[in-house]
Amino acid sequence: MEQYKRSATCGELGAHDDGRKVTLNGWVHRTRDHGGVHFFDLRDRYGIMQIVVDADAPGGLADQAASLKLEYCVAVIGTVRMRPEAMRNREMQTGEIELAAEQIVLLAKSDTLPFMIEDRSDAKDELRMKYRYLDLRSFSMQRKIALRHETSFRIREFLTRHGFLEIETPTMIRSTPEGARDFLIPSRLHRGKFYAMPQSPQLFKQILMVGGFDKYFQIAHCFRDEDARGDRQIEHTQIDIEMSFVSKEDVFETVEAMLAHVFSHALGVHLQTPFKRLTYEEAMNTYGSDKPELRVGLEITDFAAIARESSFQVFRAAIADGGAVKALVIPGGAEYSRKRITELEDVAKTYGAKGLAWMRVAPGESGAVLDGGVSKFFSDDTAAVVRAVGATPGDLIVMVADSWRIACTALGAVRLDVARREAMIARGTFEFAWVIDFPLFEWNDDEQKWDAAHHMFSMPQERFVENLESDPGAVKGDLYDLVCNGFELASGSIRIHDPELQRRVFSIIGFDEQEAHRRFGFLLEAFQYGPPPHGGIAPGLDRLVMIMAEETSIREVIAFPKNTQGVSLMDDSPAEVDPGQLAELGLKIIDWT
RNA sequence: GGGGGCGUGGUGGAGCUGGUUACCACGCCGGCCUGUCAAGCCGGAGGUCGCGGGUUCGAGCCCCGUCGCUCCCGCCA
Repeated sequence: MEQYKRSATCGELGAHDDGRKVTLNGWVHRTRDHGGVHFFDLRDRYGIMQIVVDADAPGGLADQAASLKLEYCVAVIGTVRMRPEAMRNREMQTGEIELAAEQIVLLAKSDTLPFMIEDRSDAKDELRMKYRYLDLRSFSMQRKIALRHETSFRIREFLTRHGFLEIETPTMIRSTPEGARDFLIPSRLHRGKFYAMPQSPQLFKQILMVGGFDKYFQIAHCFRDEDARGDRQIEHTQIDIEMSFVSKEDVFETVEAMLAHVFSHALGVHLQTPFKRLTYEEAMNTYGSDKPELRVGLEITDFAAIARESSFQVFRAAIADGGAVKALVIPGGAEYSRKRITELEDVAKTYGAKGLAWMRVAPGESGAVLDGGVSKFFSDDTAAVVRAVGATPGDLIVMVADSWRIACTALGAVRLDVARREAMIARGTFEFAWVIDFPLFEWNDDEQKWDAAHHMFSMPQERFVENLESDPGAVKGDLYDLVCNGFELASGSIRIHDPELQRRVFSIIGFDEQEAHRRFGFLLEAFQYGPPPHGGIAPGLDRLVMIMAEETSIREVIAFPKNTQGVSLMDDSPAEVDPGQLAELGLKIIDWT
């Protein structure tokens, strides 16, 4: 290899290199054989260079060029020269020049490809995953993986400059009761005992605060044994951050400045800070989601006042049951077919809505008139209805009457479906917002008890502390999410550092002290030794890069992702192991079917 | 756990109301070609239509089951 080592890359040469003798290394990207003269494009990470083998090239070079096939790995030695004036390619970075080959060295052959690299039609994901190394050769993947690197580099740069220390925490820990199912690792030396993979470095970063590292971060792998989605893998990467002696404002400022730094350097995009803030209630009421897509202007409105006075029993009953009636105006929706409305109703139903009431707003002699659907129940109050929801003639009003949560989320889903179908979502923009004031507890109907809505170490807001036990459902926590373009990008909280308060929270969620000490006594014990007030946050790196790359699946920004079944198609994991390995661990596979 | 979509030569797609030899593009193989750059032209190979049943004179198409991928609900603090 020594004598064929590259002296330049395929993307860097230009007119100023005219006459320069260079060696290039790369892959045969495309070939164009004209019988006499022969062209091929050589590709590496940095670009594409046209190689030309002239008809009068010496010693079998033409034959050699003709034998090159796609994705052969080669070294080419030759002289850079200007292309004839009319033959320059303006679309191409290196389109003014070409390399006149003098020697071609075959470094490695390639089998016929299972799919074309850089084809107009993409191969199916399944195939791309199986041959990930080929998929990764595409400029599109190279760009995204490079963007991911740039992002984590700028994060490290920013946090380091601001006094944060990157500290690693173990990836084999004890199983602790967090939200998700743990991945377990059997211990050979301690048969019958297990390590767990961390769902996040949560407990360790809090202990680092007790350890006096007041500004910590880590780009950490997290593992959760739950069903995957496009924006969710069983294994993902978090930008884990924790700080001592701070309020949530300090966390917000840090993350805003960090993201502004990242976007500026990685994308050349200026982010407007501070980010917008929404309470959880506002987000749900207005957008029907706790991770609102703010690039869409449509807003949900409250229809309770009108529903209560109407003659429509379905609405009156929902209100009487303590539920809600919400409405969404779809501009121009009066033209929707019944089929389309049924589709929207199906969307609402997936979120538990029993139906989707609708009526059209049509132009009338004296202002708007209501038409179709449930309009007959509201025809006396047309003006009030139209004013309440802000509709104009040509619009469609859709409504859901149900529990507050279902009414909001069902219409939130309809809102997104309409926005996507009508192409109302602007590309290339990033709408960030903090969602704050989440409830600390959530009623678990199955078990008839209170659960921690976020996690059990999150601080209740001070004004609720006094009445924590008497009305848990009303307690708001010092919890916050960062959302962007409809994705939850980060989640965090100010933590409880007062053992007494922690005991009260445990008791509300029915976690007795003995159990608490058994599961994570080490944290509670640490809190006996002067724990600093602290809080933090954990942006998801995969989702961040996905949003930056304008992708909709994090698989696109992970070099070696798993599919929705948690299978890595390239190395075919998970896989069976040797009986000997099982025996050493004292494990036996039983028939569980 | 539940629901929707998809599965057709190596790849991406088409295939009408069930009808005779399953179509197109790219790739692959052979030939021609001295300026292309998604090169072009001529020729060729390549398919148990995911799998298993069923309905039918006849199934890529309809029905049932099953497997895989994917999107969504649940789940994921």
